[in-house]
Amino acid sequence: MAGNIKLSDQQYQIVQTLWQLGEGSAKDVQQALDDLSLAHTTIGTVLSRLEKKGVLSSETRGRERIYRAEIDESDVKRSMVSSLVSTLFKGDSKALLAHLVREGDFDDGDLSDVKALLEKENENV
Amino acid sequence: MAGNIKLSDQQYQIVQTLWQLGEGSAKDVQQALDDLSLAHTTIGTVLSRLEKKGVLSSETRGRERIYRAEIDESDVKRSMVSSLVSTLFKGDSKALLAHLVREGDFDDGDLSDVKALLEKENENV
DNA sequence: AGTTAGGTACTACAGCTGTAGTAGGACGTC
DNA sequence: GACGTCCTACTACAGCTGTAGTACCTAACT
Repeated sequence: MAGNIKLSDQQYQIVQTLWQLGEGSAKDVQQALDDLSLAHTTIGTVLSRLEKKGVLSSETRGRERIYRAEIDESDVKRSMVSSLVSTLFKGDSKALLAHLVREGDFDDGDLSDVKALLEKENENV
Repeated sequence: MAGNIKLSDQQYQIVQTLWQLGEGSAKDVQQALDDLSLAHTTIGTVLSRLEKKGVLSSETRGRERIYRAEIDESDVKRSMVSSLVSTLFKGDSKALLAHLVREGDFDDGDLSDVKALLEKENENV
């Protein structure tokens, strides 16, 4: 389970890269994130910290250290969303949804999509 | 305005208390949050840090320092939600919504409410 | 005016994050 | 086997957060 995973933006991007790549070295991650233009040693530091926390595991292969995420993307999303909902909306997801709608985050087309999505989900349940 | 306001859980709870109270001293906030059982000096420290960052303002009244939020609750919510959406869902709010639905955060009743909400919003737009 | 009670500012410290330099180890090449 | 190259581990440091103690100040009471 891993209960309450919470990653900073930076950390999330790095782990996300590993989800996308499946696995990778510090260099791989750095290249995938080259728009952030971080020193590769920085990436290395972050990776090893994340491993120490159990978020990643690693394996030495040749002279490289290959990292792999030990947590599931959807678990992390779930726990981060739910933490935000609980802080900002007293745990009421509907309030978050209402917020999104109120803030105009959806245009008309989106609204239809969303309704369709809801209807489909409704049937499944 | 104030671009990217981002508060930690702790900080949010404290600022939220001020939103609820309108204004208040460290003591007032501590009492409102007594389930957290923090030393009142801790609250004081956090309040003064938040003031230094411009999140709060204060005024000395008698021997008390009365704090007041300088930022709007909805601004903070908007910016925190949008930051989460951009980190976790590449800025696509619909993806967040889909996530909520998929995670079963809504029950049948909720879904109807939500649909009603969407329909109402749809008319307004 | 002196004493007390309540309140704040200052200081402190540990842990986390962002960021990166440096040194040392492994690998391949000549 | 020596040399250069590439990569990581270790070290470092600053800024932020959580947490709280201590010392000081101010207002009130007698």
